[in-house]
Amino acid sequence: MAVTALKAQTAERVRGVAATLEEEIVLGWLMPRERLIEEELAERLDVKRHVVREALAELERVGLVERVPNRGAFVKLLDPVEVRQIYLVREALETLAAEQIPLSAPDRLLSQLEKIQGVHSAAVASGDARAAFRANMIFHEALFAACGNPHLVELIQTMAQKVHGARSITAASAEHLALARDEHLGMIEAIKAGDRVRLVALCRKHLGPSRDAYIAAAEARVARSKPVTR
Amino acid sequence: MAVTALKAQTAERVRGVAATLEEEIVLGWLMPRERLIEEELAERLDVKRHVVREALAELERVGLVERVPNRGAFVKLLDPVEVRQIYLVREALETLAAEQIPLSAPDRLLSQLEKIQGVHSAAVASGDARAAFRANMIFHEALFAACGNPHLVELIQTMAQKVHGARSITAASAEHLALARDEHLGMIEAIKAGDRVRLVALCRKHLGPSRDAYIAAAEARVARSKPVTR
DNA sequence: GGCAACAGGATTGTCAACAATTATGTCGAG
DNA sequence: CTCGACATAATTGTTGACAATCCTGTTGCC
Repeated sequence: MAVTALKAQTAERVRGVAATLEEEIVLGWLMPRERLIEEELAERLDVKRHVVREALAELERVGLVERVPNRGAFVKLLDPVEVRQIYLVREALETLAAEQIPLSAPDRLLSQLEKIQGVHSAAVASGDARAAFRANMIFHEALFAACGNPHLVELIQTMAQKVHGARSITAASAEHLALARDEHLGMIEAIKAGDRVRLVALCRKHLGPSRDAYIAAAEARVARSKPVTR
Repeated sequence: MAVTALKAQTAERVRGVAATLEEEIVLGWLMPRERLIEEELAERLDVKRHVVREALAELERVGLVERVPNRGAFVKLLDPVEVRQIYLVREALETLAAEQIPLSAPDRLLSQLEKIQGVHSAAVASGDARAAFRANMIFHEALFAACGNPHLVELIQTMAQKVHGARSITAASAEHLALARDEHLGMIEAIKAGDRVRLVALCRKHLGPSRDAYIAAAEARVARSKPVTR
């Protein structure tokens, strides 16, 4: 994913690397507990080790990777309790935002959302999980940005990132992707209709599947292997 | 846990520097728009430049400083609109947390809060703004941590940090400190009495003064510098 | 007098070598 | 055969030097 500019300063490259790693985690290409070696990533992503280092620090702050001093970084394995807590907060935040999106929304917002959703639907149709993931993120950002409070949007994104590690199940499932697509379309309809109650309800409902799928999978995993890996 | 060890790894030292800078901003020792020079800070805080660099990056992420590539870092000047938005989110988050604090609270929590508040009250009495600030932060962390959702607590702290730059007015005012102290005591009482409504109301009210003081000051400043927009 | 080009200094950004730490493999003693 | 000490390799952490960039004051030209 070559970046556009010939000269990008470190900060931007760090974000790029972090975003790439994030994607690879969401798509299940990097698995939980997998070790992330700085030099290896530096070579693979064609970037200096220092940049990878900072990117890993950022992902640690977000909660996608774990880092222990002198030992390195790993993809974090989320436990169900944590996931539940995070989704609880997400629900509160997204509800708050959805309640502040101005209905009778500007046409600009609607056409923007429809355009983004077009990309998303196409990705879902062609089974391109990566493209679907990207379009999905853009859709939600655009949707919540309409609430007019950038700090709230930032928080929503932060919390969404936190559970990206728990999404490899749904992010690659055609079934789940199709459901997400339909719900997006429903949100657009709700905005069009000026139906706030329905919009908020949809946002809430939208969070459910990926949370439940992960929790179910995690609990099944725990049941399967008795001893706590340490 | 070793005492402030002779060997602390960079990550911890970064946090330390960031915390120090944060304090100096809150206390008004570093003023908005003031330039923060890496080498200078490195020498003053007895730390390598690289550490200062990372600390500044962290404070930028939080929103306390602004950084432009190749030009350096400045203490960010918050505009009133932003401050209002942030406080709106803070109110929502802290309300959510306060609603989840278990009433009939464990004695452990109460005695902990009372102990912390003892330190805070003492600091207020002796006019030690720095100590008061520290105790204040600890008080709120302990209070909200009781909600049982660490991710929510993290968000609350993040949002609190964002407006630290807007708090130099109240952080050094005896009047405001005394008010904060009384409100803290009120919260403890409310928990003791199992009065959730009162607790939530107090948390809400507690946010008001520093927000209003800053907005008033900022708007006065704007009015002064921009003659007559009638 | 004003303005543009230009040096000089100050500050930030990049890098690669070096040091410190931890994991891994080997060997000998019991 | 198992255990533990030791040597070795792999990886992360730290540092200082160097390069790139930007601000400032100055000079020379119109």
